[in-house]
Amino acid sequence: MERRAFTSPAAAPPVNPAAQLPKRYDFREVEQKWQRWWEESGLYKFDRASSGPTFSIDTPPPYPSGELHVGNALNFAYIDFVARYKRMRGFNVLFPIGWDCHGLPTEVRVERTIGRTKREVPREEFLRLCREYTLEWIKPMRAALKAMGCSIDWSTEYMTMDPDYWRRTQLSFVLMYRKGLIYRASHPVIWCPRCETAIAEAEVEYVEARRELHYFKFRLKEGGEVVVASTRPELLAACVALAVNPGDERYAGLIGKAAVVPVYGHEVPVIADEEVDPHFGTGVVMVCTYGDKVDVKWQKRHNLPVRVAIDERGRMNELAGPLRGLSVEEARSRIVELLKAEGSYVKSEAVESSVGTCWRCHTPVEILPKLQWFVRTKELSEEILKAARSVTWIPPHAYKRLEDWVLSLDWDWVISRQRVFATPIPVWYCRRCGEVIVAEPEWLPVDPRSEGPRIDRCPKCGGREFAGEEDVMDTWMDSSITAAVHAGWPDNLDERLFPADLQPNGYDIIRTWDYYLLARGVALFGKPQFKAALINGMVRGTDGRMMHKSYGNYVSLMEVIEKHGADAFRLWAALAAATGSDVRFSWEGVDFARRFLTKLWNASRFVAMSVGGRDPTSEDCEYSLLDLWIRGRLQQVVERVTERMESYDFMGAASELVSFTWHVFCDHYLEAVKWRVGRGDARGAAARRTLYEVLLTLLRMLSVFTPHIAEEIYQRLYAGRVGWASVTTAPWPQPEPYDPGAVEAGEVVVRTIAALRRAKSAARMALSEELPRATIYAPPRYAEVLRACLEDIAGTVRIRELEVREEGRGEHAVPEYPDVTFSLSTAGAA
RNA sequence: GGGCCCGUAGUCUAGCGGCUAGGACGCCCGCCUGACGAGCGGGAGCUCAGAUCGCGGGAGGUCCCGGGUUCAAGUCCCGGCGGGCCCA
Repeated sequence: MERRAFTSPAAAPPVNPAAQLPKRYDFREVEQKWQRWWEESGLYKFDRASSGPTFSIDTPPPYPSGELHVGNALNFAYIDFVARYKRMRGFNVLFPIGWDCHGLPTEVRVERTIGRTKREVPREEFLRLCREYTLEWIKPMRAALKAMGCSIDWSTEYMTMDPDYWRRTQLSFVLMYRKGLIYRASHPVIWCPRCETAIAEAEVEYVEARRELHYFKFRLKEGGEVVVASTRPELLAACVALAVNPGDERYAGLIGKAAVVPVYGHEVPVIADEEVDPHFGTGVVMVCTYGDKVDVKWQKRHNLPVRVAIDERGRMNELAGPLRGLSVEEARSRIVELLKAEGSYVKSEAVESSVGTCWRCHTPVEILPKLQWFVRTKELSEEILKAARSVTWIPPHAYKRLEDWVLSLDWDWVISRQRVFATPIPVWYCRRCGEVIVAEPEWLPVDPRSEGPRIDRCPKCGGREFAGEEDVMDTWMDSSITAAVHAGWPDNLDERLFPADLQPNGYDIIRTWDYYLLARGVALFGKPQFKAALINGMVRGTDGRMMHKSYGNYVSLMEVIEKHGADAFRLWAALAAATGSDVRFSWEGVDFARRFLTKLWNASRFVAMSVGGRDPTSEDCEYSLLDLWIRGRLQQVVERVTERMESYDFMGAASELVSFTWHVFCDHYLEAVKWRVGRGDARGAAARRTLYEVLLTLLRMLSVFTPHIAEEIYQRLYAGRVGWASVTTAPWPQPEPYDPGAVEAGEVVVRTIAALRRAKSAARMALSEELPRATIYAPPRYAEVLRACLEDIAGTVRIRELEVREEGRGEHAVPEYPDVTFSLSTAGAA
C-alpha cells in the first residue's frame, strides 16, 4: 500500500520541507527518488477525462537493441523538454512509449544467442525465443529512459509484437487493400542466397573489392562484332540487352541493332542510355536480369524481358545451360573457359568495384524477381508532398530532404519480407484457383502461417483448401501507424490527439519514418499523421565522427548518467548545439553542466539558510532598487526563455537560464544582499523574499531541463508553502510587469559594486577586509541612484564610510559606465 | 554524379544586415568573499592546497577563399575549396 501513499499529491513528499539543504548534492540518490515518485504518483499520465487543451507526441518507438544509445537519448531529451514545457503551459500532454520489436536484427541476434538458425528451429519455437529475448532487451532500455527522467506516461507502453498491435497493423493492411492501394506483383528484390531471404537496401553492406573485368565479343546479327566488358560474365544467359551512351560516337551506329550473346546464341538489342559510363570498360555494357540495381532500372525503363539464371540458393539454373548447378563463383570461371573455347574471349583486367553483401553473413547479394506485396506509393507521391507541406518542419530545410526523397523514388514500396519475426500478412491463397483471400477485419489478429481463413470455400472456385501467406510485413508497416495508434485508432480514435502535435525524430530517418508516416496517413486517413516535425541532429563521438561501437568512440548513456547524473546529461544535450544540428559528445560539456548544478545547489543552500524558518512571503518588505532590478531582469529572462521554448530553441532557452542564474543572480545579486539578508528589518525581509521568489521562478523553468535537482530544491524549500505537488507540473511563469527604470538604474549600481570589488582585489585587499573610506564620483543622473543604494554598495564592498560626489573624478572607472569613477582609501590613507 | 547541411580563437559552439564577433573547454596570472576547496580550532581565526569549490583578470580570431549587392556582410547573392549526411 506504499503505492497508495504516493498517488495523492497531498501526501507528504519523501523529504522534510523544513530541512536545510545538505552540503553536497547527491544526484545518485536524489534522481532515483524523484523518478520513482513521479511514476508512482502518476504525475505525467495523460488525463483522458480532462477537457483542457491537449498536446500529443508521436514518440518514435525505439528498437529493442538492448541498449539505449546517446543518439536515442538526444531524441528523447528533446521530446522530454517539449513534453515538460507544454505540460507547464497547461496542456494535457500525451507522451506515450512503445517498442518497435520486429525485424531481422533480432532474428540474427537470437540465432547467434542460441547457436542455431531459424531454419533449424521450428517456427513457433523461434518466434517464442524472439519474443522472449525482445522482452529481455527492452528491460535495460526502459530503465535508461527512466534513469534519464523522461516524463513518459508508462501506462501507454505497448509493443508492436503484441497481438493487439498485430491487429492494428493487419487492419491497416486490409483497409489499404480494400482501397486498392496494395497489390501483389513480381518485382526484383535484393536477396541473400545464404540466408535465403529478401533483405532491405539498408541491410546491404557495400565493400570495395578487387575483381576481374572480363572482355569478350558479341557478334552483331548484321555482321561485325562488339567487345563488351563485365565483371559478371556468368550472367550471360540472363543478358537481355547491350547498352551504350547515346553521346558515344564510337557506337552511334550500333544503337537499335541486334547482337548475339556468345555461348548462348540468343539475340539482344543494343540500346542507348544516358547512365552508361563511356569510360568504363569498352563503353558497352551488358544488361542482365539482374546483375545489379542499375540493371533493374534499365530493364524497367527500356521494357526489356526478364531472364533469370540464378536460383534462390545462388546456383545457376536451367537457363544457364552448361553452367547449370554451379555456384556463381564456379560459373564465373567456367564461362571464361567456354568463351575462350568459342574464341569470343578477349582479355581481363583487375578493377576495384563495390560489391553489395549481406550485412550479417557478408555473402554477395543477388537481385531476384519475386512475387511481393506492394503499396502504391508512387501514385500517392503528390498527395504525400501536399501533406508534407502542411506540416511545420523544424528546421524548415528538413522538408527539402523529404521532398527529394519522394521525387527520387522509382518503385512502389515493397512491404513483404521473407522473414519470421514480423507481423504476418493476413492473406491466404486458394490452392485450386489461386484466388487471393484477404482477412476480414473481425478475423484479426491472425497468423495465416498457422491459421486458416474463416471461410469454408473459395468464393471464386469453391475450393476447400487454402495456403496461408508465408511472407510477413516490413516492420515499417508496424511503425508507420503509431500516431494513429497512440490516439486510440481504430477502436476509439481521440480526435484531439490526431494528427499528433509533434513528430520528433532524427534527420537520418526522414526518408523512412517521416515518409512512411505521411504515406500511410494519406492512404488511411487522407491527412498527415502529425502537425509538426521536430528533426534532431546526430550524436557524434568525441572525435567528431558518427558514434559507432566499431569506431571505438562509443559512449554509453548509462555511463554518463552514472558518472554525472541525468540532469547533467540533459542540460548538456540542451546546450550542446542548436536544435537540428549534430552534437559532438564531450565529457567536458557534461562536466560543465554538472558544475552548473553544483552552483545552483549552493545558491539554493544560501537561500535556504537566509530564509531559515521564516515565511519570506509574509514578512513586511521594503524593496531596494537592487531587489527591483533582479526582479525586472528575471522578467526579461522569462520572456526570452518562453520565446525560445516556443520555437524549440533548447540551446537558447537553456543558456539563457544558465547564464542568468550563474552570472546575474549568483555573481551579482547574491553578493549584493549578503550584508542584509540576515537582518530582521523590512530590507532584510525584502532580500529574503526576492531571493526566495526569484529562485522559485528559475527552478520552474529549469525543471524542463533539470527536473531532478529542481524538484529536490523545490520539495525541500518550497513545497510546504506553495501548493504544487511537483515543481515539474507547476504553471510556467507568466511575464509580470516590472519597472524598466529600476533595471537600468540597478545595472549602474551592480556594475559599480563589481568595479569596486575588483579595485579592492587589485589593491591586494581581502574582500572581507573593511575599507575605511571610498568616494564615488558620478554625474547627477547616476549619483542619484548610487546614493539611494549607498547602503547596498557599502555593505557589499565593506566600506565604513562611503560618499557619492557629483564633482571630480576618482582614480578608477567603472568600465561599463566611464562617467562613474571612484577612489578608495586603503588602511592608513585618509 | 545529384540533393541538403556545414566551414567562426588550440578545441567546441552562438550569431539569421548595423555598437569594440558573444559563450564554454583548455591555457596564463591573481584572489578568497556571510551559498560555492581541505585540515585544525569553541570562536575571531590559523595552516595548507589549489588538477579537484568558487571569484576576478588576461592572452588567443585572415569569421575557408575569391568576386558581387549595400552607406554597412560571419550575416544576403554567385563561383571555388574543404567537411558531413542522404541518395545515385
